[in-house]
Amino acid sequence: MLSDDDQTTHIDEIVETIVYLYTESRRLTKQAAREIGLTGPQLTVLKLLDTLGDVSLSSLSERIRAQNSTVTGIIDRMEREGLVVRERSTADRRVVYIRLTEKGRELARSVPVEPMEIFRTVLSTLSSDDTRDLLRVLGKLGKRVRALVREHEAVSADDRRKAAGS
Amino acid sequence: MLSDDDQTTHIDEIVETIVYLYTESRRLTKQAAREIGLTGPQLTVLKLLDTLGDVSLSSLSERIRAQNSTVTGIIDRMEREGLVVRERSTADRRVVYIRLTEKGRELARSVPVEPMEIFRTVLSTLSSDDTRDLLRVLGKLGKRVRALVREHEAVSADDRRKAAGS
DNA sequence: CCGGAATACTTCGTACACGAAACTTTCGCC
DNA sequence: GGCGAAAGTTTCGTGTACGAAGTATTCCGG
Repeated sequence: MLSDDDQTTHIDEIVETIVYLYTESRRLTKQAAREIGLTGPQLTVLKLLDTLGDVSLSSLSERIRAQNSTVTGIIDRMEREGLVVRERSTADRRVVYIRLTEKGRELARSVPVEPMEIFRTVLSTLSSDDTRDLLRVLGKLGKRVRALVREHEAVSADDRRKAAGS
Repeated sequence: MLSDDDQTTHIDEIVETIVYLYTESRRLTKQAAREIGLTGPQLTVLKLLDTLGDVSLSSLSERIRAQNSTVTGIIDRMEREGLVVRERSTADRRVVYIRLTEKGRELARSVPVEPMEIFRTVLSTLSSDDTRDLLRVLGKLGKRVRALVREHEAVSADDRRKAAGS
């Protein structure tokens, strides 16, 4: 049995470590991107497009967990550099597909780095047991956070409903 | 024994989940901050100052894993709002200490939210075993990433040395 | 089939976020 | 004691990052 103090210390350490892993991984992606004249997010988008093929701007946003307005800017700059083109869908003229140009594709293939590279590299050195444990516990965490968020959003929505009705 | 495919899938899931936990936690901090007219980083700084007392700008930067130039801006805006004051150290006149004003302190104490709040909340619901497993594996990851980064930085430094010498 | 809700994207304003360069002050060494 | 390197902070330029408001298009209930 762990004491409350131990538990608190452990939580701090876990948060510390996850923040470290995340920020460090992003920093190194950025550094790799720099070497070919790109920014971190731009490299991420480039790699995604090479992997997924043409995708709409919204699904791109969803994939990299950013708002549409953010991605609009990123694509603007990549289009300016001739790495991608925008192509309006004929089926639904609200939708914009992002397509790699030849230049963009070549650049994408010339870089060996994956998004969150260092992170993945190190993860692959874990034993099967460690990987399984990590996945098991993180899975629980993700599930519980999602549940809490849903709950929280529901309360907020209810607040707004009440406010509107008053 | 896990197959390579399983291993790759697991790595993807782990990365996915960590990115989710991190971004979601930041999003919710931002949302909490919004309710009292602050931004996410500003709330984080406010809480840190209330906990740590006066600290120099550099140590603040280090604590929140940001560059000094970033923190300068954050403090500028908080100072403009009358939440903190800058105080130049008398011992070392290069150093600037950041101090909470009364207004800042009151605001800090009026908010129950900790940085990465949701994350901590959910972590505290884990069993001792799960916490231990998580900490154990994350600890390994952190250690290995640090080692890789050190190695990498050493190579870069060597590159620069060679370039300078040529 | 038409008018309003919903969807996809862009625009705008503000706040990070970072690296490079500038500035001030301190330190180390001869 | 003085001077060059180093440390602490700020300034500047560029690129995210987000929410709110705006525009164009599609969907849907009557």
